[in-house]
Amino acid sequence: MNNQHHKQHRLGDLQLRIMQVLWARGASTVQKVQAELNAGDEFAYTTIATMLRKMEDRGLVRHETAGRRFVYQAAVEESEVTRTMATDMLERLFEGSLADMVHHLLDNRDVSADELARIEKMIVQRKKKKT
Amino acid sequence: MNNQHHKQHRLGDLQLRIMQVLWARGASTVQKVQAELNAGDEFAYTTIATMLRKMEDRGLVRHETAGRRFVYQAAVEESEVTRTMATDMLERLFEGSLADMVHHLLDNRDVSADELARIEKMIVQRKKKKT
DNA sequence: CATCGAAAACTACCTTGGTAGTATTACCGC
DNA sequence: GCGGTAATACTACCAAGGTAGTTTTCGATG
Repeated sequence: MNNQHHKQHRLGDLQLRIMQVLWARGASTVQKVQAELNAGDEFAYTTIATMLRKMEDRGLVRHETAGRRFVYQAAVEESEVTRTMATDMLERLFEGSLADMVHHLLDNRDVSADELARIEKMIVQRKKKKT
Repeated sequence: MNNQHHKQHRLGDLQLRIMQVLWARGASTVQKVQAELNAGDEFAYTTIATMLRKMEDRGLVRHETAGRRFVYQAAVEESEVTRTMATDMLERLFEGSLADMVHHLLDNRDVSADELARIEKMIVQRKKKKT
């Protein structure tokens, strides 16, 4: 099974939130993950446990045992998932053009002056590096 | 029922592609939609018809009859769907920060010099309008 | 008017994400 | 060693997206 199922990561809400907990906190028990998710009373313990099992089937997480408990950790990198999800959306909605997306979002959302400045700086630096 | 089901538009692949056909070509029969989708032999006629019916239930499209045929048209605007989908992803992945998203994508994708320039221009103009 | 072809209606099935209850099991403390 | 508790395992459902076959219907055309 070396096949790296690059199926494409298109995670649902709960799956993504669980991944974000694992990325932020590192290896965690089901307990920990549940507690971390917004106040911790949002989902039944077994819901988290079930999702983690399903996610392990998909290769998103893996676990080891520590005594009785399963300690889960992310099996895919955050940047990787973020990239594929963002790229996916970019392709689906804007034919892959970052400029088109930025254009659309500038027109349709509030973007603070601070954010504008940050983006501009990034672009400038990027252009320099490019040449 | 004036309630405009702002349920959030999170469309699947096929649904989005169908919408894109309707946005681009305007009102269309099932035939037309099917023909338009990549060469037209990708999906069975009934697949398109079924999806359109389901999408009508969700309020994404509506139809009128022309003789025997149903003529479908988009019931939601492209910019609206695009905005909600893009915003949704922005929230889910980048806590709503456009700057973070741009940063991530600049680091992880190829962006042409041309695109960089376009984005920069947009930002500059935006800043002016803002003041 | 009979028929045939195309269109819609109906039905069915699969997958995935999400949600959680119930049943087992195994460790920990006494 | 035994019991209780907490963890996993098992099972079950629902909804939505997707995919398409089968059946019915209706209108055009000879």
